[in-house]
Amino acid sequence: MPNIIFEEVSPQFTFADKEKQTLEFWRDNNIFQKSMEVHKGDPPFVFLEGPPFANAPPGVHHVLARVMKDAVCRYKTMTGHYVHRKAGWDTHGLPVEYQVEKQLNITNKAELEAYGVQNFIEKCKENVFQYEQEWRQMTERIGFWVNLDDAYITLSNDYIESVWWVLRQAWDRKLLYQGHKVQPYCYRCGTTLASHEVALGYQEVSDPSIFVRFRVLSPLCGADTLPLKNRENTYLLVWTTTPWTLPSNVAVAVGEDYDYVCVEHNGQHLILAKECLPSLFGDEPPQIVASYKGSALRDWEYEPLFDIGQHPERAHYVVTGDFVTTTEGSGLVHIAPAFGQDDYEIGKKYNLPLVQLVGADGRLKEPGGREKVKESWAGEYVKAADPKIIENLNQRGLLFKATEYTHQYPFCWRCDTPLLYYARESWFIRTTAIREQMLQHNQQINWYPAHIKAGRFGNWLENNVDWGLSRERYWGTPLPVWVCDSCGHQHCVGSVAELQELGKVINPCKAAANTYTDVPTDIELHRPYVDDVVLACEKCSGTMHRVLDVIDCWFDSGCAHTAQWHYPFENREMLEQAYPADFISEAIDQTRGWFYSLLATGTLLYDKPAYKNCLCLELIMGPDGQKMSKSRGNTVAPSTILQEQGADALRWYMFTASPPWAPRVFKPEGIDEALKKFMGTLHNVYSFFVMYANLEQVDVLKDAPPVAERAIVDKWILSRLQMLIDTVREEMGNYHLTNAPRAIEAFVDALSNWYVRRSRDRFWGAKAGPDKHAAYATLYEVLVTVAKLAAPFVPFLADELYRNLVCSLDANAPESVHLAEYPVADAALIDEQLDTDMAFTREVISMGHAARNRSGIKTRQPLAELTLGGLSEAQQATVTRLAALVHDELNVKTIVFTADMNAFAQVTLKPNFKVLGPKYGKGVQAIAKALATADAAQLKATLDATGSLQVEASGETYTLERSDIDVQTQNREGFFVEADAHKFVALATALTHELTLEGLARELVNKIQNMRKEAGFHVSDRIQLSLNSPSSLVNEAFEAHRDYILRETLTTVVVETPGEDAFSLTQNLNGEPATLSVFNN
RNA sequence: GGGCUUAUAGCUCAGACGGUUAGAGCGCGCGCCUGAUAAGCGCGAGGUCUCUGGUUCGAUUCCAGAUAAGCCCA
Repeated sequence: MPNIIFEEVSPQFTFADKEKQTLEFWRDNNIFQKSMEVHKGDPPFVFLEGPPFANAPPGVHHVLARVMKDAVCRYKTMTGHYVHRKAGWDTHGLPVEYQVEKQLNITNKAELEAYGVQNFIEKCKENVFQYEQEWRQMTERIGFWVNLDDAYITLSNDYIESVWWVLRQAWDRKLLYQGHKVQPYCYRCGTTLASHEVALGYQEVSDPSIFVRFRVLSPLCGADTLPLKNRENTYLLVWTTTPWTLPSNVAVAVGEDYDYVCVEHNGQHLILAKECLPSLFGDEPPQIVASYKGSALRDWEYEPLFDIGQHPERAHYVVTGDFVTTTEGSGLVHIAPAFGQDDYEIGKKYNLPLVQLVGADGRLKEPGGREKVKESWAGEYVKAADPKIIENLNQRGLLFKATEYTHQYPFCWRCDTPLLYYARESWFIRTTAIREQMLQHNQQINWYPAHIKAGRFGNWLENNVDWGLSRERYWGTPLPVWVCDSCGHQHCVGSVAELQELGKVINPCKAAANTYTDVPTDIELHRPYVDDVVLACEKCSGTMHRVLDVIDCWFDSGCAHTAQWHYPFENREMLEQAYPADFISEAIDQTRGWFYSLLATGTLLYDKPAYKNCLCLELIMGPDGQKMSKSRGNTVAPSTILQEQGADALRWYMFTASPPWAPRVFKPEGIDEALKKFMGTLHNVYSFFVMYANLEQVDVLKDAPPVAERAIVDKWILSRLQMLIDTVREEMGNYHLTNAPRAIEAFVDALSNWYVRRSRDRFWGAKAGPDKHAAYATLYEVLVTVAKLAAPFVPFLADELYRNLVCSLDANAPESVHLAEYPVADAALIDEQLDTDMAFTREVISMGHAARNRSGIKTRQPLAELTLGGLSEAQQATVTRLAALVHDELNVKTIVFTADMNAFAQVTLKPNFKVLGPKYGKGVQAIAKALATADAAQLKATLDATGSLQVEASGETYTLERSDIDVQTQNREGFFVEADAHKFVALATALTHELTLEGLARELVNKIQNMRKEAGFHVSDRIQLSLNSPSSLVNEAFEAHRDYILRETLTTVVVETPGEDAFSLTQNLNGEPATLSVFNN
């Protein structure tokens, strides 16, 4: 028995099983940790993990993000960087609260408070990690190397403390302030809703749609634009669908560039947008008495509809806003800043008073607390007030028209109450103050794909508004602002130490009210614990209580660059090294989420971009092309795939199917394809190598001849390998994680289907010698290099190859491919001419296959001659140089070149448009016509003879050179010919007696080989053979090619009569009968 | 309503500084090759390169508009 050089590769395996063994190997030998340690002194590459939520099971889109991150980190590691990989968990926020509420059957804040905030918070903590195990398993199983045991967790005290510190920086720079924000609000639940909740509750409803007359007081415009005779009788015609906001009206908005008209109607002058005339007056438009641009109406004052109380700001005049439309209503929009985002913005812009005559309970209030004008709707819920307000307007003659309006309106998804867009007191970060810096920093970020920079993200930054930070909720980082009960003084606490220094804890026991204890060092910074801390006011003798809000959880994760290190309380040096991050990658929806929050906090703190490279991933659609969702039932569970096809196949599919920034349809069949096409092929080449290397006992390290002395196919594949290395490095440098593995896949295909296929007999059966050694050395080098190249993408398979191929021979080699160095191309081995030549020759061979196929003569049958036409001299030289490949592959004895195109193919002449276009412009089309109608064969003869052509076209004579003409060929029927645009191959199909015999010999070999296989012989088993045929041809062929047949089939003895245990079959050999028997020696 | 992106074969995707025969894989049909293959090769069927206009000798490619889809925002 020969020594086993490499571990035998069993043909019975599944990739998924092998991966589990590799996982064990990694775990047992701490390969992940080592992959960081070996690069400890190398330049760092900073990866920042976007923290996922572990309160839902991971889906395929999470796998996508994780494998992308992993490939980049592995690549950077192998190219000599220290890549620290800290995991993270996002834990705060409304999604958690809602899950817990659902679980506890809590439907509003009052019930929650009754249940107890403390109990509730404890439930939230449990909820957050309910799927952590699944996440951990998925993460490990897909081979995402990230340190889960040292993860940053946004709910930890350390993390919160860092976030507090960040907020304090904003506070000190006066960037944290209190204002109003219009939010969807449920007055029954007493809470605002997040946008995704709002999206849950849209219903189609019918609301009042009313047009109200606002009496114009004193137009402030010049006399020349004023054909109005009777101003007292002039009204703005204003539209609204929320009558209950009319008591809070403070302005009317028009579109600056719209055309407005004043019409006479029933003795009154009404001002409205010209475009709205038809919808309001139908076929009988009233007479137009004046026209204005919207801008001309600005500042016109009108009589308030209702008393709004005392406000210092100017109110009740016309403003302009770009949100006004004329597709509905009148082109004049009622403005109540407390009840709409547009209204609020315009209120700020024009410094309008914030009149909010609706309470947080959803009931209408009297203005200014004055009781003297008791309106009929006071105390009514908003919708109930509508008819009363309409009736009031009607009685006062101010109602122009009242109809119904059907539209989508959001309702509370929990209690079905219509939501109000309602201005609530809220805390903000003044991001508008750092907008310019953020825009500048964005310029420094490399976005993949690039259009995000100026597109989605840039636009978002351009339109930046202050960050609404506070949430009137429970489960989140508490806003660390304390306010004095008596003087209103505010203070922002920036650390636990400061809290201890300034604060005291109220004794929770009622009996001991007004007694205090010190703030403990380990105080839990969540609500309600932190709510019990009070501070002594430094301005007066009052007591300061914390504002009860928590903050937007996006701010939490947005501080990850800093808070993951518990900076500045610890790890000061880490931050210096790790900011900005080199690389982040998340889904595109994070443009407004994490991508933004990181940039905003990073700009605020350090005035530097928070990350240098950002890979934006797109959504994954279900197999039906629809967005994956549980309700549609088109989700795909990663665990099943990992179980069956394995992680590498899933990863490869993720990388190669389409660029990750294009939305993709997830097709499980695609994973099978990755498995078969790439992994299967690579694995087969690998097992082929191992099998014969063990059989033939070649020492690939010692016996390797220099490349210059190796066969041409060796040089070719090694040249391609170097080009592949360059390509992969370049693509990876550009974060193109699709093109890099696609290039590897193309290479492996060429390796298997050309290099190995054409070299097979060099590996097996050939005599030991330089050529055989060259073949083994070449394939070995290629396989090891490919394993390294592919390691970031298919870390399991790559490691298996590497460990068996490299570690079996070299005890000093790194123990895993992931500890090895990424290949560097050897430019000296690149031979571009050879590459082009090989490509051309393969093209010729491919056409030869087509011609053979057309002839119906099987490839095993040798043919005498292959004729090639249309080749340039250089191309002929190429084919001659690589003729051995053509002979072997097409099984032909000789190759001839012919200049006579006509005999085999149909020739047409076309202008070379690319050359002639710029020369003759319009004339090109005429030349084309002339060439098409002329006798192509004759023209070509002239061209060949004289080197040029005269063509008459539309009255002009054009002289065309050889290079101006494109000679094209087409198949001519009736020959065994294959033609493409410029060349053809033709087969001579006549068989001589010798060829027939040789064909039979090869047929015999083929049949015997198949029988060996069927009989279950090992590849290296020697056999005895018997042949029994009545055909003299078969017998003659056997005798003529006896050596060849015996050698190919490892036959040592030919016997007359087979033994009893022989495996016998009667075969048809090209129509000749023969009985073959094979049996053991 | 706004912004961004996309539109190429039945499906998944390439591609072309603008050049007259637009490719691959999968799937389908037929054939071939094979003692490495969970393979491979060849042939065939399958395309108004979403539509309309513009620029141009020439547009699937560039420009404008439209339509559809996706995401984000309102």
